[in-house]
Amino acid sequence: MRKPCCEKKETNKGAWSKQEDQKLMDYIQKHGEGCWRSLPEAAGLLRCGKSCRLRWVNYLRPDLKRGNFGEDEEDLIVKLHALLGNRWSLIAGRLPGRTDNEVKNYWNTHLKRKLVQLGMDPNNHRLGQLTRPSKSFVPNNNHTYKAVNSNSQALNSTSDPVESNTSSLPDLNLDLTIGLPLVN
DNA sequence: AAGAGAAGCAACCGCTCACTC
DNA sequence: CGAGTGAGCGGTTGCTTCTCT
Repeated sequence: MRKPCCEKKETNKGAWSKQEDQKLMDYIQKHGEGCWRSLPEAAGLLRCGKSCRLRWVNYLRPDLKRGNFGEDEEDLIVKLHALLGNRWSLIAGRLPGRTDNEVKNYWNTHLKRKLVQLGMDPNNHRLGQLTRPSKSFVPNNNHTYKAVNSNSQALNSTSDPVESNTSSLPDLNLDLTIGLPLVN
């Protein structure tokens, strides 16, 4: 059986208070990110590590760009979604200052509707073709991908969605290779 | 002005993956 | 090699704010 992510200690849930935010920021500024499980106790927070990580990544990080998405960002999200499917973290990785949660929310609330209004299927980015929700790719080992219940296109011919899909989007020339972390 | 419904967004949940022992 | 554990991701929920009647 799987353990719950946090022991059944009394932990706060719901919206974060200013004080909690401050504690989390102070702690991370002093000690850096990492070891989210032990962070709450060390920082004096009654939250689970998962919740702390989410709050930091999606809201408190100093390099976050808040506010409306620009047209260029919208365009990029649409194109990247056509390539990658719902791989929000990968998409967000191409948008400096944006988080996967933010991109996902923006997609679901704005862009999806926009595409529908244009007569496109937001799942496969094709005109007038409605399909079931896509789960085009699942991560395999080491940032490679395998196609699953593909709606379609011969994705299993290659394990790289970018390789396989850029040909259908010739105007898009993005370097989507994912570098391995530097090893000291 | 107030109530209802819609939209937006922050946060939670559960699953998977990667790493360690 | 398999079990255990921590971290990350994507889907979903639910609260808040906005808009319409």
